[in-house]
Amino acid sequence: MSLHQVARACKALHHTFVDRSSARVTLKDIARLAGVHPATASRALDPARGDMLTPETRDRVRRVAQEAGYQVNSFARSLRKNSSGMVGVVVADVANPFLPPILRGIEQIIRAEQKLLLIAETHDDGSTLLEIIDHFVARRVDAVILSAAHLGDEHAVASLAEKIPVVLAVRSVGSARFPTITHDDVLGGQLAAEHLVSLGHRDLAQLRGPMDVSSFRGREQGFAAVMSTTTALERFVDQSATAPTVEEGRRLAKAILDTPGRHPTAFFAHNDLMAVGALEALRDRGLTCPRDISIVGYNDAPLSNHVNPPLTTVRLPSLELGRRVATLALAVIAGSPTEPTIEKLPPELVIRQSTAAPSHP
Amino acid sequence: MSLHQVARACKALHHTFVDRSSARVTLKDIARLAGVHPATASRALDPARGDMLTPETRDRVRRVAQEAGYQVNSFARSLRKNSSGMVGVVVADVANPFLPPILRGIEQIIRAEQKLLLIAETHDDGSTLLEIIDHFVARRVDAVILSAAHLGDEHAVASLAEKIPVVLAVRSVGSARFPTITHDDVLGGQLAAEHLVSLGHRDLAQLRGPMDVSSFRGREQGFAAVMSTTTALERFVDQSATAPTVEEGRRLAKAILDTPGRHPTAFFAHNDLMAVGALEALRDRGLTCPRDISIVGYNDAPLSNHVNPPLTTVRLPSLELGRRVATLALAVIAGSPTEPTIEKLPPELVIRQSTAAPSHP
DNA sequence: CTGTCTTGTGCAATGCATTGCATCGCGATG
DNA sequence: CATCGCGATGCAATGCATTGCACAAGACAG
Repeated sequence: MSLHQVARACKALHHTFVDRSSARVTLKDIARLAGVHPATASRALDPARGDMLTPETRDRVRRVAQEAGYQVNSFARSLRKNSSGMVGVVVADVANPFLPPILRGIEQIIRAEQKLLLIAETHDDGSTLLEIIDHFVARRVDAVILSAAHLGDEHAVASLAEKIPVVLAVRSVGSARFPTITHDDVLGGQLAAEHLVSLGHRDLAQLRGPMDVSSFRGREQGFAAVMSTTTALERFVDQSATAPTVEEGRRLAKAILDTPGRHPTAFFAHNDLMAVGALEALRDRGLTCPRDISIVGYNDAPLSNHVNPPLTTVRLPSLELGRRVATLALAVIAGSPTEPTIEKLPPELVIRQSTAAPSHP
Repeated sequence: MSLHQVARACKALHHTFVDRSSARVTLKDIARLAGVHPATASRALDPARGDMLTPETRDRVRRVAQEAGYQVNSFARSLRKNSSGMVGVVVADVANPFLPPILRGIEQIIRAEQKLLLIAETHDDGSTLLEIIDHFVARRVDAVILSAAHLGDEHAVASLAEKIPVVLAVRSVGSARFPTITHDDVLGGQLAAEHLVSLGHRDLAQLRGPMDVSSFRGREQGFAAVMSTTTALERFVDQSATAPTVEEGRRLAKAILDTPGRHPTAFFAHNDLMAVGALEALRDRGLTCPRDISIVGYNDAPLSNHVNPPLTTVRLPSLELGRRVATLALAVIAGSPTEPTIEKLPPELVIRQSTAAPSHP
C-alpha cells in the first residue's frame, strides 16, 4: 500500500466522520433546475438586475435557489468582480477601552451593507502595520479604515491609498491628504484646560501620551493654547508616555512628583488609563486627589466613573465616530469623489470628583 | 453624449486622480518573465512545493516575482483551493473587557500562520448569530472560533460544524460534542465561595449572570457546590441578569437589599461589571464595602483594581485561552481528528479590598 | 546498448460567477 | 407583409492560480 493510498484512505475515513464534502450547489445547478441558462440565473439572483427578467422567470429561479439552499461562491464572485465585500479595520490595540464603541459603530454600518469586517492590530508597530496593509491589499479588501496611523505614516498610507480606498479614523497623519474623521482633540484639550483654570489652578502639568500620534498631539496643543492665554503656568514636562497605559501614567506622574520644589496642583492626563496611573502615583506618595492634586482624564473609559475618585474626563462620541467613518468608507467605495476632508467630532467634558479648586495652605 | 459615455468619462477622470487601475501582475506574467510555464511558477512560489524544482529555476522565478511585486490573487487561489485563509471569530460583544486578551491571543497565533481574522459580534442575539454563521459559511472561512454560544445553540453549532470546523471558546454549548476550551468556571465559583466562607461569611448571595451561558452557569454551580458542603447559607435569588453589565449588577443588588430583614454579608457577582454595579447599589443605600457587605467579582477586568474598593476577583488566563483556542482551531483545520474534548483552564483568586470578615454587631 | 527509474517541467482542466454581446421572438409600425 | 425595435434570454469569454497527469531528458543498472 503506497503512501499515497494511505493518505487517501485516511481522508476517506475522515469524511465518514465529518462530511464536509460540501457538494455545493452551484449557479449552474440552479439554472438547470429552473430550466434556464446560468447567466439568467445569475441575473435573477442579483437584486439590482432582477428587473431585467420576466417576473415569473426571476421568481422561479429565486424559489429554486432558496429551496436548494444555494449560496454564491464568494471566491468566484470576488474573482470576477475583483472586490471582496470586506472592509479592513486597522487598530492599534483591541484592548484599548476606547475602541469597542468605535468598532461597534463601524460594524453596525458595515454589516447593514452585507459586508464583513476584517480587524487587525498593529500594537503601534510600524512594520506590523506594513504587514497588515500587505494582507489587506492581497485580500483585496474594498476599503481600509485605519485608526492606527502615526504622524510619520503618511508615506505608507499614501502607497496604500494608491491601491485601496483608505479612510482615516481617530488619528490623522500629518497632512490632510486623506478623508479623515477624528475627535476634536484640540477642543478636548481646551476643555480640560479651561475647566482646571476656572477652578483656580495656576500650576498645571500634562501627562502626555505618545507624541507621534495625532490625537495626543491635539490634546497637548489644545491644552497649551489655553495656558498661553491665561496667567496659569504649564509646567513643562520633558517626557511623554511611550504608550497610553496605567504604568506610563504612573511613571510620568512620579517623575513630576519627584522633582524638587512645589508640585503642580493639577494634571491633565492624555487618557483615563494614564490618569489612573497618576492616581496610583499620588497614593504612593501619600497625596490625595483632588485635595492635593486634581486630575482630568480623557476618553471616559468604562469604569473610569468608578475609580477612586471618579474621574473628571473628556467624553468622546466614539460610537458616532465609528458610524460616520464607516459611512464615509462606504461612500468612498461607491466611488464618490474622495475629498481629502478632515472632520472633527466635538467631545464633551464630564465633571466628576477628581477635580476641585486647589487648596491654599 | 450618452449616459454610458458620461459614466465612462467620469471613470477616466477619476482615474487621473487616483489610479487604482491595478494592472496587476499575474502568475502568467511572472512565468513569462522567468521563461517558464505558469505551473512551474506556481510551484516555485509555493514554499511547500519549491523543492520539486531545480533550485536555479525556483530562485529565478522567485526573484522575478519579487522584482515585479507579484502578489497572488487570493480570490483565484481560494477559488481553486476552496479555502479562504481566514478564521472567523464570533464574540458576543467586543466591548466586554474580558475579550481583548483572548482576541489578542488568538490573533498572535493566527497571524503567525499567515491567516487573517474575521471578527463579528452577536450582541447575544440568536438571529444575529445565525446571520453571522451564514456569512462565514459563504465566505468559506477555514474555521470558526465561537465564543458567543448559548446553551441552547447546540443545534445551530452542529449545523455549522457540518460545513466548517468549529472550535468553542469560553462558552460551551450543552453537550461536549465539539472541541472546546473554556475557563474552569466551576472552579472559579468555588474559589470565590471558599474565600468568602473562610472569611466567616454565613449568609451569601450570588448576583448571577445570564443563565443560558455556560460560563455563568459554571460559576453558579461551583459556588453552590461549596455552599452545600458548609454550614453557610446561600440566599436564593430569584432573578439573574439579562446581561452582565453594571446596570444589571446594580438592579440585582438593589433587589436583594430591598428584601425586608437582614441582608446577606457577602455577594458573589458573576463578573466585575456586575460587582461594580453592586458597589453602586450599596453606596446608594448608605452601605460600605467591605464593612457591611463583601463582594467578589469575576474576570479581573482592567481598572477593577482601581475601583473603590479594589475588587477581590477571579482572574482568568485569557491570553492563554486565546492562544490555545487558536492553536486548536489550526489543528482542526489541518485535519487532525476532531476529538470533541473540553479543556478547562484554571482561574486564580485575586484578593483585594472588597472582601473582609463580616462585622458582628 | 537497451530498459527502467527518477526528476523536472509542461499541458490542460478545474473551480464558479459575471457580463458584453448576440440572438430570438414577438408586437408594433409603415 | 416586411421591417424595425425592444425585451428576454442564451452564449462564451473572462478572471487567476492550482494540480493530476503526461512527457521528456538524464541517470543508472543490467
